[in-house]
Amino acid sequence: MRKVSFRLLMVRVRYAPSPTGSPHVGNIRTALFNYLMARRHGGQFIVRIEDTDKAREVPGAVEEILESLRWLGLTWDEGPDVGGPYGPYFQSQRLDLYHKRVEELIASGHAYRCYCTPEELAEMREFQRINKLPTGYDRRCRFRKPEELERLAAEGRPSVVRLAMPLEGTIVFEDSIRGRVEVESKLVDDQVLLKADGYPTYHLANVVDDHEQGITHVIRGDEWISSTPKHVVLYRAFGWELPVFAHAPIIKGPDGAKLSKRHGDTRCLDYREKGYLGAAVANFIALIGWSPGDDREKMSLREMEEAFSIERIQPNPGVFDITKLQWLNGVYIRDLNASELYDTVRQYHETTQDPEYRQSKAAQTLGKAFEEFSREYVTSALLLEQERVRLLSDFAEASEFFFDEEYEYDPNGVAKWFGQEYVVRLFEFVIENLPGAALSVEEAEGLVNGAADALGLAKRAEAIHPLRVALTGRTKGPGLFELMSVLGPDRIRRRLERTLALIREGAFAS
RNA sequence: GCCCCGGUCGUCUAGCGGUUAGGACAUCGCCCUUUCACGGCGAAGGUCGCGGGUUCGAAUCCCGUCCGGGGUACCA
Repeated sequence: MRKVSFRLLMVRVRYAPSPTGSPHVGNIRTALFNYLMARRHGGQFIVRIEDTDKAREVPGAVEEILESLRWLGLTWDEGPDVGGPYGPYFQSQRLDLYHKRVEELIASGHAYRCYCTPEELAEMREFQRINKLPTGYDRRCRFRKPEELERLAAEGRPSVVRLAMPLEGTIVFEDSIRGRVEVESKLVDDQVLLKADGYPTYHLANVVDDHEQGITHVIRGDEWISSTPKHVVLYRAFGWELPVFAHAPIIKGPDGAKLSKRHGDTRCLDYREKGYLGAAVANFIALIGWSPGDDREKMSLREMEEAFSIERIQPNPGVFDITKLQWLNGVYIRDLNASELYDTVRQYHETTQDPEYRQSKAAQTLGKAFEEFSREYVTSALLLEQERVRLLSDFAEASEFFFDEEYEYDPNGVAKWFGQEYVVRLFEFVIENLPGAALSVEEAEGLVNGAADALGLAKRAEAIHPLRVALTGRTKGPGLFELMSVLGPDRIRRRLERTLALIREGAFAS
């Protein structure tokens, strides 16, 4: 089949988070989708901070948001830090604009002032609930007599501005993921557009800004789908053209409920702390709810940019399967070359805040290794563990024996091999036949084969296993010859002598 | 309660009227091998939520139903 390629004339999309905390993976995935959309069509990706709720604002959240994007490898063309021609990119700095637009709406009869107090509204809802009526604002201020409104205003009562929803008819809009969505207009609330504190609500601000900033495609979370009719009414009231709407599904936890703190780590940056690579996480979350249409699973950001289309986003929610992320992360780790591997692991080690990692003895050993051992030696050690690790945080434990001469011996390995009558002679043979300066993998193999022959062992495995336990304390890990080559003659000698001494002391007797 | 959106192996997905329902993770087995992993091969796992239609033929279209999720704020 021929690859069909098309580009839209102009695409401007935005990620519009509210600074109420550090973004979690479901939220950040919408950012990813928007980014991919922009890059696919050579358009612009805009970051806009929706800080219209002063009460919920969390200090530092904006930086967390930008840092999450950076970590995943996303870049943006306009935003709070880089500016741009459609700024400011904080809604709290655009208040005049919303006020102006609201006046237009009131003048044209598409909005009205409402003087109901929060207490009145609560009472109204309570009444509706008790009488099993549909909940929602009963529009009482919409139909008050002018003189009554004047009186309320004269009293100095605080007011909000509400959207005057059409009382009849159906609102229809096209969602590029779900198709046609229809809602009866009278079932939609007269939503507050401007709060009593002078801040707009999301509904007003997002419509005004999306229009003012030339947004062509609104890709956002599923939770917005039921308020989209309000937005459609607003666009019409202003006489503006609708953007393309696309509502992406949520991400669920293993129990089927929306992913949340109960499911453990959901904060995007937590995955960095745990030892995941940004590229792997970006790849993985994109694949929950989107697929390129072929069998590809591992995809770089660049590849996803080329393959992306809104239509291929699934309408149904997906479960965040950490096991599959771990596998993918392992794939990415194996892709690192020697120098990237060293830099990545070191960078992780020096910056992660994960308490479990930082407090582990293995991590402390690795920290010392970075200071005390050569880059070459550490790199060689990491290289030997690269294919059996899934997280960056696994390297410390996996490579610990390379850097610690006081390693402990696995009791199972000891029980199985150190009781063999030939092990002492085996270790002695290896010590005696060690070359002086360096030991290549081939030489290590020759040495071990020679030992097996000299001792008349039936299988060289009988030499390999005890040597691994003696040299690393472990029964599993990298190939013995590779590991011997990295360790080098001096360390091998020292470790075998230490083991021999312990055997002679009877330290392993049970 | 009312409104909206969903429903393909345990999980992520392909599929758009005719396929033995394909791939991936996880699971199990075999191979490779000095172990573990990596890699390779293979197996098991799906009555396409359920019930009705439409059609020669339905995972694919229509209706109903059940289940799940979201909304129903002067939060986003």
